[in-house]
Amino acid sequence: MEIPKTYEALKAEEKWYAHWMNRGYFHSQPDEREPFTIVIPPPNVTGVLHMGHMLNNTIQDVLVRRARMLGKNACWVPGTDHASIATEAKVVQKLRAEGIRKADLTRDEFLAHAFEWKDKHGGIILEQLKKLGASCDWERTSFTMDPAYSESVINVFIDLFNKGKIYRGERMVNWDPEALTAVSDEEVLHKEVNSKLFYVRYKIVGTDDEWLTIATTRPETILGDSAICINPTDVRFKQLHGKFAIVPISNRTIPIIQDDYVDVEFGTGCLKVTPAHDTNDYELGKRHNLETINIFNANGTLNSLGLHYEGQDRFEVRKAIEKELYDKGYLVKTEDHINKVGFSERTNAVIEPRLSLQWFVAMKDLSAPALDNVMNGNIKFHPDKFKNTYRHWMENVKDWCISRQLWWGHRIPAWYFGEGANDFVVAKTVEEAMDMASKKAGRTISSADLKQDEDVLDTWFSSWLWPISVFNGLTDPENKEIKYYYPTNDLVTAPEIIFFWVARMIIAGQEYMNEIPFKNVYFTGIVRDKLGRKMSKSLGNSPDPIELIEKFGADGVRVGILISSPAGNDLPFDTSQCEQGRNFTNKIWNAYRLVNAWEVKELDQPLSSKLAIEWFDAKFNKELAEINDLFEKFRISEALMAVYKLVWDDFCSWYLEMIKPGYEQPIDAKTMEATIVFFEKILKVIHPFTPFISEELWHFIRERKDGEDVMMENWPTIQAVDENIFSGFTLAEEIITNIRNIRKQGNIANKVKLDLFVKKNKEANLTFDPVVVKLGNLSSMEYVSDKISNANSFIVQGNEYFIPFGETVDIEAEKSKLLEELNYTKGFLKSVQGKLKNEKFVASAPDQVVAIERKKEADALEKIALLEAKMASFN
RNA sequence: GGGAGAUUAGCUCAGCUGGUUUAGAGCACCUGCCUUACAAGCAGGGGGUCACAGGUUCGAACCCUGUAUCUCCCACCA
Repeated sequence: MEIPKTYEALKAEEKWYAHWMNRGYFHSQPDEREPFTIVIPPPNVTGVLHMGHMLNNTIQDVLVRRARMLGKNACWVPGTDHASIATEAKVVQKLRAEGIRKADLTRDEFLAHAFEWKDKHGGIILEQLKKLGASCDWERTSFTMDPAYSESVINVFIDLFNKGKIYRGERMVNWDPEALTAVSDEEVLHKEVNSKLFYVRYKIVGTDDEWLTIATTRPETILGDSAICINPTDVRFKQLHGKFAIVPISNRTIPIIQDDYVDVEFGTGCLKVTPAHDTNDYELGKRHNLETINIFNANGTLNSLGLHYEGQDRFEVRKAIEKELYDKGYLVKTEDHINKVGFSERTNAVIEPRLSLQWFVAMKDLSAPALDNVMNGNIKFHPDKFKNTYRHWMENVKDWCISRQLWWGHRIPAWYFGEGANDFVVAKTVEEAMDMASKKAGRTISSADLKQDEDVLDTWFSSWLWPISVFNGLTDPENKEIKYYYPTNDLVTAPEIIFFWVARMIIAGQEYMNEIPFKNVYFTGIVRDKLGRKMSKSLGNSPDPIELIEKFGADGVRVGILISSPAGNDLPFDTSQCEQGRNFTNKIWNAYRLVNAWEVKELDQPLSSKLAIEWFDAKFNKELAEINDLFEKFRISEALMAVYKLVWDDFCSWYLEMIKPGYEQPIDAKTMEATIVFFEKILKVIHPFTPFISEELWHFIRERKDGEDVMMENWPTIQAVDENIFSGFTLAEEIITNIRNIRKQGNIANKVKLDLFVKKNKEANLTFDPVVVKLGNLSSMEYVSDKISNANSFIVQGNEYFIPFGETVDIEAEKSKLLEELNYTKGFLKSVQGKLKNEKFVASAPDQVVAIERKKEADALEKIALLEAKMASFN
């Protein structure tokens, strides 16, 4: 068959993806086979594919495709996450560009816009995954705000509330003044910032001119001060015990309290306490019954308690108040100071600790079994160093703030019927809420009297149910899908979300399924650029994956991104890796072109071909065992490298060269058939990594019936191997390399046939001599009893090899080469003998080890003798 | 501040229970080849004081101690 000179990746990709889809290969339903399940880490519904997704999803696809070939019922569930903050931010931005302000819209109007946006942009990323070759069961595509999914989320909220594990409380939360919502601890990024430490003096009440000086990084919060705190053991301030101070500018009188929280060493040893605006101060305030003075509005501007600064932004006020303090003589000095400031992961706004009423999940009891299941190995982490990180977090887990002041998401099913702290019920519907509220209040509460909580739930409060809810495990717990597919097998995700998501899925699994959600967690690294920077949109250093696919082919990109990315390690990515991947597909393509061009005839099989077949058969099985082992250990990139070398080095460079007929010569049928069979096995083992080209060639290499696709073939099984073959082959390989070297040094063209003479001094596995003759391009290979003079020579395994080529032998070059080898061998001998002379070594080392050393010694001595004899022959 | 991990060739990484020649791979590099499968290629080659300093051991890249550097995680130090 005529085939194109180069592999046309894009055409093949389109063709085969459509074919696989049409045949329904990606779809799974429960049957008698063993299930293999992966749930995709759902990307943001409005997200666009980036390199991190490429890495993550390529790995999942490799695992799924291999599992499918191993005969398992493979099911990869795709889907998207509503990603409340990120998506809402995008919608707000988009509306703003159209001149619409969120504040001018009703909740329903806004949600209509949001859903419109979602319908338009949602799922782009899933379409992009198809280009990568992802074999997801698209019929199962889920979304965390699908009706049934939402129902699960609400049910879980109600259930946990009824179990007393969800409570409402006033807490200091991380407030994002830009998004106007609370964010979780995990969504706050702490960065070191150069700031100033302001030393401000407060007058002590009842004195004319006595002052105390505090140090603060946030002078604007002075307006919210409720106390000054000193360490009770601090002798410097004994005289202040029980006294009061006057807050600059606002001129309020505040107490001087004592608490050993205060670090005597830091600043001045006097701490100003602002319970409304600092987590620690809040705790201090509670301990000492201090007034909480909130001077900020939700958007980070000052309120009326900010006096003449009302309406101004907190950072502007910081500058202004510095000046005012200075002008009025309160500012003693300022110092440069580096401190950590929290930034919102989503909006990059500086997080403001803010006191507010929020909903929380009590985590302590919930997390205990989830910790156990990782520590005892029921769930395995790859690499397992992440167990430490996990344990540390789980042992120090804090309550989870799950309310978000947003509209896009699952609305909290709490209904208020009065102003009191307890005047609310948690219910699935208004009707239920009316009943419950009426009972609770002891009077009839109508729907008009009820006000549903305005907030939505944290995105992770829905995604922690992902492995359960994609199979409707909560809304329909007895259904056969959840029973069949759950627990899932492998989860592939980034270490950044080990707490956000992985830990919480394990918790939810324990609580609702009483079982772990997955057995293995593979942590990928972060994709970085050549300079080691994280790839990001804002830096513009991330290549567009789709463009890469168009340039190098999906298979090329898959190989490129996997080729050097061990689990848990960051991946410094460069497009040259995709080039390497593309070259790999090209190599396989050309191997096929070679085989395809051969004309088959009924001929005798050359002995060299027979040997080649025996060798490759053994080699394939040996490497397959290795590849399987690497897969079991989740060493995916090493498995790929093993496949890569098997194809390139063993199959192409050695095997095909060994059996290749002469130019325009036919090949014998026996060898051809064996080669096709090998090629098929090769296509199977590369398929998880390079699905498209393997399918394309699978159909080229043999006539196929309907449904005979490599994707659905069985993974090769390992056959027993005769280890003896390898020693024969290794000898041949060494001889051939030496011959090639001599050709190179003597500038002898490959097509010039050479004569090889062998002086056999030792027994050796000579089986592969016919291969030596062929690949060495020898006219003869003859065993002789005497040395051949005036010849190029080399020594392999104690035997001497000669290639007469009188005129071009460069005696001096030959001598220096010999000398070099002699010196090396002598050095080697010395180190071996050093060991053997050591009586303690001989006495303590295992016999086997000593025997090996003795053998090394003997071999080295023998080689030295040969080399010296050769040297002598030159003189 | 606490914790975890890392440091092996120019780059990315293997190196398992300490012993299999004097440490391996891929890429990059150098040299020679456009040899009718493939220059997206072939053949050959160079390159490492295993971060440093001690220690344990007959024997250390591997175990122990310390030092340095890096990465990540956690933590409210004003």
